[in-house]
Amino acid sequence: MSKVLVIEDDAAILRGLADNLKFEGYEVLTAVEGETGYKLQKAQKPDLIILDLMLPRMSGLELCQKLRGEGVQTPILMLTARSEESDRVIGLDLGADDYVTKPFSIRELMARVRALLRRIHSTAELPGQLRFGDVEVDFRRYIARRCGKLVEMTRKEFATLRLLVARAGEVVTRDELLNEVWGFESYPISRTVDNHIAGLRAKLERDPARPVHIRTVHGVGYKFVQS
Amino acid sequence: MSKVLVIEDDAAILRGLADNLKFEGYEVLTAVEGETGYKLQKAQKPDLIILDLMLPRMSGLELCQKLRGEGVQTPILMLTARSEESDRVIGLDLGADDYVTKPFSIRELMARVRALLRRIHSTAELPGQLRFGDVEVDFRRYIARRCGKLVEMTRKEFATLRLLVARAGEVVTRDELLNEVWGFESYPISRTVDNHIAGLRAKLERDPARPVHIRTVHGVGYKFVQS
DNA sequence: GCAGACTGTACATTTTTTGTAAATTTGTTG
DNA sequence: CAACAAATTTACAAAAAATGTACAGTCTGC
Repeated sequence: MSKVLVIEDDAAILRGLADNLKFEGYEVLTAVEGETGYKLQKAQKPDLIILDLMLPRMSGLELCQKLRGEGVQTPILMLTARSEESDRVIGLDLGADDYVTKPFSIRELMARVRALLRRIHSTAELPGQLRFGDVEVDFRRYIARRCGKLVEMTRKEFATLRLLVARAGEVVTRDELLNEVWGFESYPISRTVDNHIAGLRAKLERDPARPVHIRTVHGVGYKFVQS
Repeated sequence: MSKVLVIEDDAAILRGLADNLKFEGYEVLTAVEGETGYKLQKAQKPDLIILDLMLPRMSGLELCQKLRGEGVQTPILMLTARSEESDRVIGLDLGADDYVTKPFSIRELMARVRALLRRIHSTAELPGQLRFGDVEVDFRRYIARRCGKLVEMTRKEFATLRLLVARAGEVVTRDELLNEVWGFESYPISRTVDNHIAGLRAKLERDPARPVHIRTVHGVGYKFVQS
């Protein structure tokens, strides 16, 4: 699940943001002033930064510029007060990717957060398509074919396969699968992962009992091999 | 290298855009008002037009309509101010290919410019018209027919269908639909998207309960398939 | 105030996900 | 190489989640 860093000096707002973000399932890091925020960014590499324009000491403006100057590409969502400066200067010069003016509606903010995160996830995409054996998978269309024939796959199955494929050749542990596919919040206790693996094999392997591509590594986890 | 025409009355923004575009290697033409822009388009046939929605005398909207009315296919990227956000749908309806709200981040804008140029270079334009099953839709005229008979469709329904069609084959999530069709400001919490999908199916699908073109991808979103 | 469009809600229905237990496979050790 | 323990697979039922849909309330433009 994505990691979000919030840098905001107003405790009430910070708290509200953090709560809401956690509720939506994000991992949240917080800082009340620029310096700490800067260090957190360095240390934790969040996927998104929410940054107040007005901060004590180092302003959000400076921080943003500093980060961009260092080549940090992490999307930044700026919080600005309406009176705070001509909007367009902010947007154009700073390198923020989006901004919201206070007071903001939390729903709007969350929508923008999702949109920004979606943008990075979709651009830094692994190949949307994949072939192995007599199988073709298209992750963007959510379609899989086996010997040209359509195979229905579920959301979790796609997500599982995607992770395995992203790390093709490497072993992925059940724990890693649980973290990535299921997220931290819900944590199925049982052999759920195994079940989904079984599902995948049943749908994609020529002989599910003797899998070629989705391999078991006994005592460790699973591994995808393309050929 | 591609030629880009920028039509924007604010000198600071125009300058910033031009600099950035040149830096990225585009040939840049500029105009501060619609009439000049119109002439430049005629004379120079740029590959892309970046157009401010609010212009003195002839608005960007008018210019856009005028160009499209004359059959000009050049992709248009519309710049809109935040407060005009409700116009976004209008802008797209009138034939703009994409839009960015001010203040925008230069990086985002550049990304969209590249995307638009890539789109023309790779595939043909989105047709203003579309046929599937026994349905014909004309996005420019806001008309749909089913088995030759006129079907009334609402604004949101058109916008929804348009997004699905623009990404035919791919899955579009509810969140993306909300962002694109509804915008960030108003953000219905509920099953609004589903309802509109239901509406579309009722009007366009032969058997709405067993949709062929507007498909559900469980746990993910919706997907349009032409055949 | 009316008509049409949009949004929210409730509930039925469908699909997916999860847990369990028995069967099978794998790895290890004597 | 047999025997045993540990790990994994499989099938299936139960639970949970997502979706479809009808309808009612709300909003908007005329």
